[in-house]
Amino acid sequence: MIKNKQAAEIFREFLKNGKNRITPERFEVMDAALEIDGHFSADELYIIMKNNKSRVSRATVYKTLELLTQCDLLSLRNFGDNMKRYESNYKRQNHDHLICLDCGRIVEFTNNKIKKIQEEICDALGYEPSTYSFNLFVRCKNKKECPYYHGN
Amino acid sequence: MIKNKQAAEIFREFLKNGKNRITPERFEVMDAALEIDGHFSADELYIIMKNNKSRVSRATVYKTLELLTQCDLLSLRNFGDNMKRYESNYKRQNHDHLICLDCGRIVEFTNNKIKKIQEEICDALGYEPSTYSFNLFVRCKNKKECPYYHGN
DNA sequence: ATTGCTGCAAAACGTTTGCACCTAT
DNA sequence: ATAGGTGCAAACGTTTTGCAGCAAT
Repeated sequence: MIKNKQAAEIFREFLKNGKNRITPERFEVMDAALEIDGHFSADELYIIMKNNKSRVSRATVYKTLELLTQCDLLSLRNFGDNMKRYESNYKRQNHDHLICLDCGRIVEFTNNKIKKIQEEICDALGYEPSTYSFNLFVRCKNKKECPYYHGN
Repeated sequence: MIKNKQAAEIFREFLKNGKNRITPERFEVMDAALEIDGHFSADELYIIMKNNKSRVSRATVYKTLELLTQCDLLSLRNFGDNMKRYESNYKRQNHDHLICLDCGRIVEFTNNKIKKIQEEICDALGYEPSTYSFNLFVRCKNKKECPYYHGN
């Protein structure tokens, strides 16, 4: 039934420790979320599940995504539109995002210097590091050749 | 009438070049926005202006903030809630933000390595740099001593 | 038996839009 | 004269909430 048993173990442990209940709906959302390759919004996931004949409600999807973020199975992203996006952390390398303002493409990249800077600054200011977000907003170098370019 | 004449000159030039009209409402929004010390949302600015007996409408405030961002008098920020925040660029040093998840404080910092990383990555991936956002989410080191700590 | 969770619909929230009137050009 | 801006209220899209019934503990 549950596709991702290893993640389920993490989630189950987290739920127990916070006296949250272990429900089938929550694991259904977890499996569906971890199956997606890339970023997705809560509503997108809800629609995908709906199309796959799931009967889990929108409210449950939203609430479960927050739980999955709390236990670090998902990351919360924000690309400047007013929309929360999630992304699986599970078995994936950390990465940041480049968002093209011309064509809308989102490209992932990794850079190991950023984590170091994070630690430096937290140290200097006296805080405990938690997460960070680093988004580069860019423009196409050659708009005429970009297949995604949409003006503006 | 207009408090910030230097900024007004920049704004006026920008408006002309884009065949946008020079209206008193736009300069009223500009002045109010540049007067704020720190981050603000469009609605916050609207309320502030309302309280100061301004008759500029919410729609105009929203639209003008976008124009002010386009001509770089303001920066658009995103702190992970679904809310656009603006911040004056005018006569201010570039900086990034640290957001404490425990107590909610937002601390500004500057780090000159980040701009270099931005350029490196854009170069490597073949894009033109535009802007970036770098937010550190952190936790209080000593929650018991933090005057802003609010649990969770 | 008792909490907490679910689904539903309604409300909330920040933001955008349509429209009739107005104003800068 | 006319293209573009304004204010208002209504619509929008995403997210949250209230509540009655249900299910995990």
